[in-house]
Amino acid sequence: MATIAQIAAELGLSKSTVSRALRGIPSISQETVALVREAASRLDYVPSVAAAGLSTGRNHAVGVVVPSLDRWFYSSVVSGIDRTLAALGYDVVLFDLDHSHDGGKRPFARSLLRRRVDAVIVIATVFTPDEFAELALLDIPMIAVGPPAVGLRTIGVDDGAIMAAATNHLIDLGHRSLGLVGGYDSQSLTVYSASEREHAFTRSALRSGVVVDPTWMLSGAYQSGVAQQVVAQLYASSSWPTGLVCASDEMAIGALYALSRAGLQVPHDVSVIGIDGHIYAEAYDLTTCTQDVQEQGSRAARQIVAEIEGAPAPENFEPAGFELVVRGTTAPPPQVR
Amino acid sequence: MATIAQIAAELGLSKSTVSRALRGIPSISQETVALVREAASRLDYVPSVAAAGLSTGRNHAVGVVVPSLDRWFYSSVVSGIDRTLAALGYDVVLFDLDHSHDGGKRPFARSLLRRRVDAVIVIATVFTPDEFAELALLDIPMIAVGPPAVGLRTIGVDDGAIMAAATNHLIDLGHRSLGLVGGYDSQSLTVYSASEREHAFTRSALRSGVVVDPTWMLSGAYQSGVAQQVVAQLYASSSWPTGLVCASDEMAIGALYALSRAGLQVPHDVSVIGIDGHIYAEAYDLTTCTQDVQEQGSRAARQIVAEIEGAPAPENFEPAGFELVVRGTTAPPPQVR
DNA sequence: GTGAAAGCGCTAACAG
DNA sequence: CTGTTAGCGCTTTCAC
Repeated sequence: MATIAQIAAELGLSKSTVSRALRGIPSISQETVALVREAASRLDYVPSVAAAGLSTGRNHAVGVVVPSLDRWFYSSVVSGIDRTLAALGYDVVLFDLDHSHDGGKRPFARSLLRRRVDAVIVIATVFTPDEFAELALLDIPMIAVGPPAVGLRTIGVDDGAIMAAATNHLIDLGHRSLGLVGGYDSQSLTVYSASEREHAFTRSALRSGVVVDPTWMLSGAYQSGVAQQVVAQLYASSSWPTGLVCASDEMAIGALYALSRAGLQVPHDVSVIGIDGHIYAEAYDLTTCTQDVQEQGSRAARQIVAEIEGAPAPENFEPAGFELVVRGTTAPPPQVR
Repeated sequence: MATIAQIAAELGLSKSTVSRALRGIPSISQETVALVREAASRLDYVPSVAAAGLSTGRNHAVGVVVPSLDRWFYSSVVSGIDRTLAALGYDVVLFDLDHSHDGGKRPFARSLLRRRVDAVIVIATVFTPDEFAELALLDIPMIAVGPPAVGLRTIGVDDGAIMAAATNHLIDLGHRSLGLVGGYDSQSLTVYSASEREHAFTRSALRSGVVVDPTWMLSGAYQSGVAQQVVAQLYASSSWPTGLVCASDEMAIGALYALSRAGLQVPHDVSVIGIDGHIYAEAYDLTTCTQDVQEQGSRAARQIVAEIEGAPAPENFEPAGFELVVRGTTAPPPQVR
């Protein structure tokens, strides 16, 4: 595996010329470039980011912090980030907090970032003040994607607005009794988003005079399996709502299954609406409020690269868009028909 | 953000001493170490992997290549890898092939690896000969996790054995008519695994004299939503099997939903078994053959770090274990009861 | 125990 | 258009 120096020696050129030729800097003659390229591939030259980085101070890498990868939302954001970063010539260094959550130090502690990355994109992560201080020390651009992060500029949907849209859809159809499958979970890092969505649900319901029975406010911890269980329990009782608003599509899919097993017809007996626009939503014919999660990751990636390369850093970002997609799981409630 | 040189100057020591102290090399006196540590944190010292790497040739980073992140299996492997690598002081550089699949060059082309990583872990990816040659050029350890990869040593379950175990469970319960929800998909990169599982299904069935109707061999493309649709279609027809073997739990969950909507009772009318041990399997009370996917990633990580640090590279690995977990979705078929 | 010096592979002025 | 000369921040002989 050759170095630039060896190519230079081989060709009787200087290292700088070779370096320039390799990087396609205009001031080099066509022939030289061709010569260098040829020698490079013949000698199996592989550039070293470390060396380049040492001298330029640019690593061409971005750190991506996620609470875990086993949630569709997070991995979709990462996909979007990776796709865009790759196109821009940047690598992604992944920091999965999943394990480090309990006990040990989390991996974005100063010692672990070690200036490997030029910027950091944070997904649904709440920092302790210490962690925040250590990150700030690096003095590199940081952006959050998804739920708003304290102290960071965030790219994401307005959680209140998206939940209101979902809830209002059922209200507009005539539902007067609504249940919520929320994402709140004491373990969860996405607390903010979950409680924001919960509040928006209650607000919308109250505003329309829909009475919300506290026993109809469930928590599915943003997990399909958990949602399935709590919904099964609710619909095994004597009174239940005709409309079920789920704070995520994964939970909505769990709910659909529970209802089906309980012998209830969707949407004849119960309407179900989700939030997020999960890849499976269409196959389950699920009505939902879609947001383009990959695109949000992509947007964060583009923005952060711009900032790495000197663009100004805006104070905050436009909230991401969302759209009500009406499918087959919502309809007017039984009484109204 | 200070450098080692600044700490040295501040303390009137040499760079070497500071470097040694920081790395905890024994030959340094207690007091010096304490002094250096103190100065380092006071001056906000953050080490530079690039500089260290340049001089040692070690990056303390491992590249992880995945076909995509939106599949539970892949992201679980990545989680396992990340967890272990983090504990060993290595970073993971992610290469998500998802986007680069069609058209563009895939990111592990030589130019993109640029010696950033000390080793590569590959998940369910088939290389072209060119790609393989470029990777070989880097001359660093490589291991595959999951489905066997041509030319690479692989850590993973025996796909034939796990499928045989699942199929035989239904046969042992007395089922004489079996259907398969396979993962085969012309787009997919996991072709090998899918067809291996499909063959094992057929073998087990034939061996026990169970007739397999070709119209009962479905493909769910390893996706819950797709599986749900194809199963719904099958059970809307006049004849269907009493046992459904699904090549993944995600597809099994889709199947459960479809059956429920078709008005069929599981396991009274139809038994369903999955494979993999998805996080949701328990909540859905799904019988399955579990494999510890995270542990496989973890094992790959431990192994590759050992190899980076000079351990010998075994020719091949013991297949990973799996276990039949009987839950509520399987029972003897109607006729037998 | 600690220091001096050389070098890892590349880029970046500054010349010419 | 190309070469010279310094580094980038760290580790590593080899001395003392």
